[in-house]
Amino acid sequence: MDWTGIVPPFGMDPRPYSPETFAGFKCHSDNMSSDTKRMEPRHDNISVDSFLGLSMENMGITSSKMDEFSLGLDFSFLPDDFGTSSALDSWSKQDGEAGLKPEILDGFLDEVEEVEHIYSSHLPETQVKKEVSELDGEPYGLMNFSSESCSPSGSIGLSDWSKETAVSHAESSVKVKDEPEDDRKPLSTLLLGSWVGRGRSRNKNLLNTRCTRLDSFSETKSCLSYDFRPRKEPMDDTLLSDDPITSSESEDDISVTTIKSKIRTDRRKHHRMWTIDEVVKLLDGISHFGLGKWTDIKNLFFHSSSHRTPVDIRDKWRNLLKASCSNKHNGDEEGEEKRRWSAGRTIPKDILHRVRELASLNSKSVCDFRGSSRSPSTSRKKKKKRG
DNA sequence: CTTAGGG
DNA sequence: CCCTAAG
Repeated sequence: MDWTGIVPPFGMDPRPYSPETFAGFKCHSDNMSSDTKRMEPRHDNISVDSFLGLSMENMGITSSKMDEFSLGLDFSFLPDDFGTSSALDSWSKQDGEAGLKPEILDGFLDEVEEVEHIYSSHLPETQVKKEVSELDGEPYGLMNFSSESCSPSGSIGLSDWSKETAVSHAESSVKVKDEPEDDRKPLSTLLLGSWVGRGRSRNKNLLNTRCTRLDSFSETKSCLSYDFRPRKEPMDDTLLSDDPITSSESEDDISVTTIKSKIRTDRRKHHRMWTIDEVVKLLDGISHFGLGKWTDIKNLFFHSSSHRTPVDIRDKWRNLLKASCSNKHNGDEEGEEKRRWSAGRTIPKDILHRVRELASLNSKSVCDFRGSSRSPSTSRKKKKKRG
């Protein structure tokens, strides 16, 4: 059968959701042996809105938008032997001049990793079946994709599908790896291979260039956006020569990072712990250029470390400031500060002293981040001294 | 593009 | 770290 035909399952279909056409599959319940269960893709009149129980028109989405919308599709649910490559091909062609192929591929590979994880969770079929039926609050019936019938036991709306309890159950029982809460989806849906899109609300920036009107939608439902954030850094960022001083942190970590960054290059940057050397360089930079000259500091003091953008440096300074402040308030015994600062990574006192020194030197109001008072007048901060 | 600020 | 609003 042609599995590629099921994607993208978008189209405008005002018809109400019906159990027989769940997610574009038509379930044949008549005279089928249990091993030849069929899910015929019906890509003629699939409606996402009806599937989601939402009305696209209510969100101001016209049918002309639906083409662009196809970017939000996710093929990851298809196992390898289900023709994903061809699906990807056609998809890339669709994309045309958008120049998104590398990102798409990255995201795709990323997804494959997750799918493999799911498929490798050797749950007995019976157990899966049980979990599926339980979490969907439906006795087999509609969701039974591996045996006798698809008897419609009543229509099921989206609200039934996305119940917190059910989904959290799914997460705990099947370990959908690394899924933020936005990605909650019924296990049954996942296994059935019908879920479209896996979005993180924070990574909507690429999508919203094309379908900005979906923004609020993807923000709340996140079923249709996708994690196609273009890569901002070269893929071999971690392969580039690291700062000889900075990289004193861990050489064994580099190799792991290298491998991981090849697989999942999008997503967040690999979290790199700030070393004392880096902090010292940061402080040197601030004392050299002054506060706010993050780009200069980066160019002069962090030139060799390809990571550590000016924003990173600024963020680190912000954290240092906070640390120095809370540390001062604590200022009793040194045994006390250890429990607060996570696991042996306590910032040396002299560094904190330098932080405070620099902060006061640049007439930055030290320690004024939202403390006890939340009143806006009190928390007015940052009177810059230099430009 | 840089900074600042919030998440 | 990420994202976005302002210059």
